[in-house]
Amino acid sequence: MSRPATLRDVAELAGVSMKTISRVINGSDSVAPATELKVRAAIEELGFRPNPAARSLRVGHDDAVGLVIENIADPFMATLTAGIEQRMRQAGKFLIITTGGYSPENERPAVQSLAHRRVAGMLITPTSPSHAYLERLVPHIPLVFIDRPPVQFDTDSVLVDNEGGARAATEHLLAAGHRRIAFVVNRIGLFTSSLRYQGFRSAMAAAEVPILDHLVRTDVTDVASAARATRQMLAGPEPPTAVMSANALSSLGMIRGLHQDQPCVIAHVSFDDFDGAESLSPPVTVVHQDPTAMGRAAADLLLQRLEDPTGPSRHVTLPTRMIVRGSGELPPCDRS
Amino acid sequence: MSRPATLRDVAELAGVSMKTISRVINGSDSVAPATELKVRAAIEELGFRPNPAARSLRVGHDDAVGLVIENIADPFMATLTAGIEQRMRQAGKFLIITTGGYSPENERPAVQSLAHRRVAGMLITPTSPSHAYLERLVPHIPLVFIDRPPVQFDTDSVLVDNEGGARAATEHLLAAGHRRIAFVVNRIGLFTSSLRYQGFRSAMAAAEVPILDHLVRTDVTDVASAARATRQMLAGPEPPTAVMSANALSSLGMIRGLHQDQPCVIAHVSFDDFDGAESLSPPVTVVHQDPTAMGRAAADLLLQRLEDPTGPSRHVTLPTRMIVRGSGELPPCDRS
DNA sequence: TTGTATGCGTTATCAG
DNA sequence: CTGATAACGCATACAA
Repeated sequence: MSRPATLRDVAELAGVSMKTISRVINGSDSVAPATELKVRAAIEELGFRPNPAARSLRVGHDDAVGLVIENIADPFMATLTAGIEQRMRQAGKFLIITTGGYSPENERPAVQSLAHRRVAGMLITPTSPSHAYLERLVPHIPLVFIDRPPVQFDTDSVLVDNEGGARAATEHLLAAGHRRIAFVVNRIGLFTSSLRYQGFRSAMAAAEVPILDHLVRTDVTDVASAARATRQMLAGPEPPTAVMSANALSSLGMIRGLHQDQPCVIAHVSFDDFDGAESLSPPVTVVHQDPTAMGRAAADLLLQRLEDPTGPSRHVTLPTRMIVRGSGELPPCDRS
Repeated sequence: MSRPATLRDVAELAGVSMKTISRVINGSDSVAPATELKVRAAIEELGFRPNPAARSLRVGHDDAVGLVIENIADPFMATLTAGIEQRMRQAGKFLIITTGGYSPENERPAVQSLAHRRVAGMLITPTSPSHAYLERLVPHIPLVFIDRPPVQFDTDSVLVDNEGGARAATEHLLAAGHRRIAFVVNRIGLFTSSLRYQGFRSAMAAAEVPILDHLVRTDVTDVASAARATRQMLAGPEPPTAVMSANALSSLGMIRGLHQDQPCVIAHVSFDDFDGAESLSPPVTVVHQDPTAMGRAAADLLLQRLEDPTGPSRHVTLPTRMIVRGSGELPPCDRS
């Protein structure tokens, strides 16, 4: 195995010109059946595969597609990615996965690297709702926003009903008789987080139950800090009788905090299902989204967009679903 | 924003030749300070960045590095990936993440796509210990094996002490008085799984405790089937008094199975820590590996290898650590 | 239906 | 220290 075979090698072996090989590969023009057979045999024999760099340089774009997610270690993102990958694999597309690490400073180079590599399209969960550099990309490369609204952009998008799901969860806790309900979220600046908070607020408002400032914690960044925030609220004045957390990571922290030395179990609901939720005691009632389905939907949007670059942008909103397991149905417990 | 700036544009603006620009960018040859200043200004003004495709075509390799993991939805793999990414980001390398989906049929095209893209190096967790196509790669591109031994390959590798960890866990259960210990694993064919099984067997043999065939389940593929297998063993004859699972996914299933309608809690230990393990009741005793550290170690090996392609291959083995939380210290419970 | 010639943007050779 | 020019492998006008 010396040098990888090139188009020229195949052409020589098959006794035709490079152009003919190119035709067979790309299936654009018509080729005589006999010629095609010869060419295919030569390709097979040499194990030829087109050099992506050369092709990319020539045509100005790569056939790979890029994905920019915030954090691959987040189970939600990881499952989303698996859904995308599954579809892209089926479609024969090479998927380049990159992460933006929750910050524009990291996201921007990631996106630009992909853009620079002239990927055919990108799937992205933008950190911030407004970015000039993203906007510049829009006319040049198909973008699909995942889990973020294309606020000032005209791109395809896949969202879930964050507000509705959070409202349903809050109503669920209210129906169980709770009034001091805490809300824990890992970054209120995120679109999903703020919509979930909005759902929480609208349910509380509709029930005419006041939201207590000290029971809203928007400053948690990881499992440990969510646990700390939860413990602080429980140990402080006017502790909550129920807690709702707005994403899986916060939920794990919240639960860890709740499980430590409480006189009685505090009701709780998690936005986002997670592995192990049904094995905890009590099993955790959750607002379930289907990240795999989101990934598939996003991939489909991009694949169709690559087929037809024109046409109006399309927006998919997937529903959420409450899974009642026990933790959300507990009555308020009097800690005094 | 029309066309991205090219070397030629920069050269014209700076009033020098293309080659000089190239020199400045790559810092290889020496350039007069005054010239360099002019060039840098021009690069800045035009927002020029070298076209990776053109560079790759010319020099024959891409400066990106590739990662092939089995399943991005597996938390262990996801965390490993995060560790790698962190280091690669620091080193200014573009990381292309791909998955092999636990099967050579998927892994092979993934690896070959990366190879075809002439990545500078690859980090890989090969599915099968022997693959001719991987072997062919070795002389051409630096490979780092992660979590798999480079059996017939001369490549760098990062492993954890799977056998030692499993042995320690088994000894832990034996010390608590268990003799009917079950072993649940999600694919015994995997290197890590078989080494963990080996550790289990050697501890049992050393204690002269027989391994019961019906208490070894090597056929589980996901959380649901692990739960099913666990329930079957508990419901069958000679049920286990303790269960050990060989990876996080199996553990979640095992725990789900154990938590359903048992007269008393069955002792269990999980190889691999997982989010929520300490919030379960009882909290789960685990054999902890540090996937982030593994990722960092692997990335470092590759980065150093890229600096110095020659030199003997290096092998890093990271220790495991038992985290005692409760589930592994339970005594045998008599179910009769 | 097939072939020839040119250029994509970069780096390397070699000369100045 | 700097520049002209060829070449990487492929696709595409254009020609036959």
